[in-house]
Amino acid sequence: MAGPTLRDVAKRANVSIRTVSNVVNGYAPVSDELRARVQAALDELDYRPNLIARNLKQGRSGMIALVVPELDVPYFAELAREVITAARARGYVVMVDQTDGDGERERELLGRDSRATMFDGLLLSPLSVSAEELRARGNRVPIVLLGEHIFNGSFHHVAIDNVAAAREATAHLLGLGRRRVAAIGDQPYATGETAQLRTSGYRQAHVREGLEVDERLIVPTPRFHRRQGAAAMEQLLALPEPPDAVFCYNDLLALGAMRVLTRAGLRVPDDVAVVGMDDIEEGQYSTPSLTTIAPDKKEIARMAVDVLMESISGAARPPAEIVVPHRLIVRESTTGQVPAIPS
Amino acid sequence: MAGPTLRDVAKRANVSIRTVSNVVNGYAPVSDELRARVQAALDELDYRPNLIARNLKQGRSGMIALVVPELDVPYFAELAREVITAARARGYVVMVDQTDGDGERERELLGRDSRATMFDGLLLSPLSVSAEELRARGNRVPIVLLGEHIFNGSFHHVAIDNVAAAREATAHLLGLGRRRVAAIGDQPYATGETAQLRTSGYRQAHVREGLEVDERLIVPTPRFHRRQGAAAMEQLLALPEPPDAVFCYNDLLALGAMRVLTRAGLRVPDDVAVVGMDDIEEGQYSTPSLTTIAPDKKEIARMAVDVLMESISGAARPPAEIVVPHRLIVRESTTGQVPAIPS
DNA sequence: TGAGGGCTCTGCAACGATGCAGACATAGTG
DNA sequence: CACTATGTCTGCATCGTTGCAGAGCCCTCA
Repeated sequence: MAGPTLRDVAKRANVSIRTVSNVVNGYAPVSDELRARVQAALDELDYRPNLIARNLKQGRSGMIALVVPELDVPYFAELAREVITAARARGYVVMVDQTDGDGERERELLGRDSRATMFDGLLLSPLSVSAEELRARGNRVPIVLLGEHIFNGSFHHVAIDNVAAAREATAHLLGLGRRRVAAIGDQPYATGETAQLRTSGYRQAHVREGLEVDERLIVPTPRFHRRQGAAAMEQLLALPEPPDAVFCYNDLLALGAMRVLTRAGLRVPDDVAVVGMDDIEEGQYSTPSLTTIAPDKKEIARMAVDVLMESISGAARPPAEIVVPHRLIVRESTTGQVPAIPS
Repeated sequence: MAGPTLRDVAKRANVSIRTVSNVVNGYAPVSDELRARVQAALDELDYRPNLIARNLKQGRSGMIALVVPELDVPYFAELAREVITAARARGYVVMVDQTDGDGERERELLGRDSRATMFDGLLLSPLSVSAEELRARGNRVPIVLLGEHIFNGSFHHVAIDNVAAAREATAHLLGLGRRRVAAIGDQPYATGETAQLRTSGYRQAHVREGLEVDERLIVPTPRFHRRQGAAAMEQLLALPEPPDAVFCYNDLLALGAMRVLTRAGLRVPDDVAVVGMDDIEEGQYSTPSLTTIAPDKKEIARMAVDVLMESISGAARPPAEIVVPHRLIVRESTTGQVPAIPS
């Protein structure tokens, strides 16, 4: 079962363990003849270094962990992809874990027996763990937070400007002349910080146009899946005065909402215009294609990994609030314009 | 930087290292008084066990690796989710890596310096590495293959019956009276084994109905993304006699194809019926919703993890070819019937 | 010829944890 | 009271690797 160790190779080649190690790592000078002999032994035994031992000795594992609520939510899958790519470019591999948005699961990570110590750093996209909790557990592993807005600056944090993004999305709808613009996805409670920022942007857009917000048009949802978007849209359609546009706090909500609209025989965008957030690939191919706010995911991943690497190598710079660019991508669901099919 | 070790705690509590270890692990009997003293020291220093050291000593890491082509392909994301869940139930965490379908990247995994040795086992969904190559590298880490059909039985392998699945999908279309059923996704070359199985099922369905296959209706695609589905559909529409139905080798191809159909002013399913494979969540919410072959992903993940665990614990049973159930889920894209929106 | 300097190569200790065997003290037994 | 059984606790060795210091050896040059 267990493979050959440096000791086995050393014995076979009749050299010291240390020399084998040197050959494997290309370290100190080794004569050509000896190198060849050792190499032969390595090949014959098909030696593979035991990385766990190496890690122990070196005090690092070359692994970081990425913790997201749900991996099968496209936004997180796409983000995970970018994180894995960015980490690989820096010689790291990524352990991916999901919490199912379960606070307990998130807290486990911080507990005494968590596997967190196996990793050199943590990228965390928390749903219900608060910054205070995170800080309370004096964690030894460097952490960078993703997405969730954290008010006290205890940790590095990478995200887009949620308020501005939501404002722009809403302004886009108002700019098209829509006057009953709904919002799907508010979360008016402690762990809904991101959602609240978006609601705040939604309100700002109205204020800037001198318009009142009809509170009935703001529909909270406990989660951000298609299902909740569909349910919220049904609720909105049941209003005496239904909306003529909807700003959804992510693309999945928007897709669920569009499904209900289409099913109800309403036309998008003619009867109701729809905007989402995240720019998941699905939105490019939906019918109609989805107008959305596109965060720069590559950049989020790159920055997060960079900052984490810095923390890992001991740079003690103060926690940074890193804002990554975003942009509005206009597609059929608001203007009906047909973009070229990517090919 | 480095946290306190057992030694530090031992010194503080004035006991042996071994005793601290016993307390941490709840091992051998320790008197209440001493336990309390050690516990106090543990708490004061906020001790966290060094899992890398523990792993080295115990010869296992408690980690398995899942290697997929692309994590942002919904099928793989959903599969990854199930694998992570199944592994967690058995006390394992999962390192996720993606190869981008790049053969080199896949082969790296098997090379001398790969990090594979850090894991107790490997779940591999190979695109271009062949079974022979895999076997050639005498790998020391247990491997279970996912999805890709491997002809020689050198490894455990978990998948659905691709031929039967494709046959059923095609038969469904033929059963609706369609007579020009196209197939999108063939890969008539060495690494396209799975695709070829599906093509084979597609042909079988025709043979059983005593129908000829029009070879022009079989459109190969290098990959299985929306983009290729769209391109293939455009090609099919340009035929003198376009198809009245399409069987796509996965849901993404189908969604890309539907997008083109809708854009061309054709109605799905009235003018062209569409079937996919994988049952990704997106297909439930697309317009129209997508008829598809649903593999039992939970079961795939569960079986794969189970078999891997067995191999890890040393059971030397011969490589198994494990077939997981699938079923046809009929939605709007073939019959126009409107299923209830899940709510 | 002998000191000094490179070049190779080696052995020991250590990373932080656990397995094992045994030390010591106390309790139980005839 | 001697002897064994039991219950606690400890120290040493070890997992497989790498850092460090130094041992030989050969060559060069004064």
